[in-house]
Amino acid sequence: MKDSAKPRTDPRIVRTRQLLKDAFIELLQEMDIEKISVNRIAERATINRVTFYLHYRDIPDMLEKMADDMIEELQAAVEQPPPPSRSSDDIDSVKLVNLLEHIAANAKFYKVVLGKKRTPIFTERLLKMLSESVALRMKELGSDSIMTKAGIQKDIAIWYGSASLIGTIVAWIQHDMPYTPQYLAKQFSLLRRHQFIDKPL
Amino acid sequence: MKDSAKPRTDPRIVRTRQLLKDAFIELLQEMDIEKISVNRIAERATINRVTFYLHYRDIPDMLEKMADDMIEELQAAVEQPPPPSRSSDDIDSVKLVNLLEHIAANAKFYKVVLGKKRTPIFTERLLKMLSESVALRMKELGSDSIMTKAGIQKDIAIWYGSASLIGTIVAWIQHDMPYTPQYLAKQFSLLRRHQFIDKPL
DNA sequence: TTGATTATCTTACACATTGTAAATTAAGTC
DNA sequence: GACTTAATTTACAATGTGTAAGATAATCAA
Repeated sequence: MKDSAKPRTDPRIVRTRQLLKDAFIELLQEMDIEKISVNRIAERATINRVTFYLHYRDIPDMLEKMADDMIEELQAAVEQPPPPSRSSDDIDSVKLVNLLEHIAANAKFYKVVLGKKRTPIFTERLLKMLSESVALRMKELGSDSIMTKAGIQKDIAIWYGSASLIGTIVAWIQHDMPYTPQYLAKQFSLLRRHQFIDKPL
Repeated sequence: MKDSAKPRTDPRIVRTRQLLKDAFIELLQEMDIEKISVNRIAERATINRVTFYLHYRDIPDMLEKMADDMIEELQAAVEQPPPPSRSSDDIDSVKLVNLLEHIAANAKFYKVVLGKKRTPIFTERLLKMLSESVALRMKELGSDSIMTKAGIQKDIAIWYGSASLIGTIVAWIQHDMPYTPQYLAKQFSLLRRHQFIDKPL
């Protein structure tokens, strides 16, 4: 969006930012975020510490920008056209499969920003994105009448639906993605149809 | 557990720790956790900064201890006997109602540690607790055979169930608890029975 | 290619934060 | 009232933060 707006950026800028981001992800694999300083990031990125401040106000600001980028990439991945081969199987969950496949393809990144739970901003943003998808889909399907008939509050249904999505995805990442994106998506639709966890508490 | 093991603690210790915890929660209401220093905590608690280090290694250590306390209190709250009055309504979700009522009764605390998403350790711990409950309940109900018949992976079902629980609870907290604990618990059981959010993506 | 532009580097500084140490004061225990 | 232990005071070295000014180097535009 903002990047596609032509003002071709100086290659030094993209290089520096990439080095900083890569360094940050590396450090996040090695230590808790509390231990990561601008000093360390710059050192690992082999750029001068002062240069960091030419790009980001501080570390939280850097995280925010990285989360923005993540959402942008996720949105793009989700809208990917389905592979015409196995489109017959479950053509409906294509977007979910796209999402999961993109995560799997960038596992190193998502394992630290979503899997390790010390950078809540990324989970926060993804949850927001999923909530909007869930709300939109509910509107499209016109679930409203059915829900009111059953006495279900719409906003609670959205909380519930998006929470189960993000929570399951995060758990999947934390366990090193032991299932294929297709299989996990299939499980989602099965879980939505049946109910096996009555009265969890 | 560890406290009930008799070694009556010096009142100065409990006083100091309480002051520190209260100060921390206060500060967390006012600013992001990145801005909270040992300095500030001690100042707000009106104790000397050095004293902080007599009780906690650092701020993350303090958070861990506070999370331990939280889980302990939640466990105790969940096991509360049901009020004999309305026990007929839905006697099964008593524990969930107990949990939600305890959260509502300590809203100020839970609003910052679960509602504001900058202290993931608390959410982490609660999720762990809920996962164990969900897994236990699944075992008790013997859902295994039904699930395998439907082709549902057990661990994924646990992820899904606990995620929907914690996510909904957190969203409820973030929106200032607009529903009573009883109502929200009822909604949970309704949502588990019906399915309105087909193909969210 | 040259000149102008702009990103990065270098060095420096003031300030806050951290974690620890040693000696002193104050509160709680028996 | 004597003993024990928690909290305070003062101090210090180390690290991190954010900013400034000038020098260097890479990119761009002609």
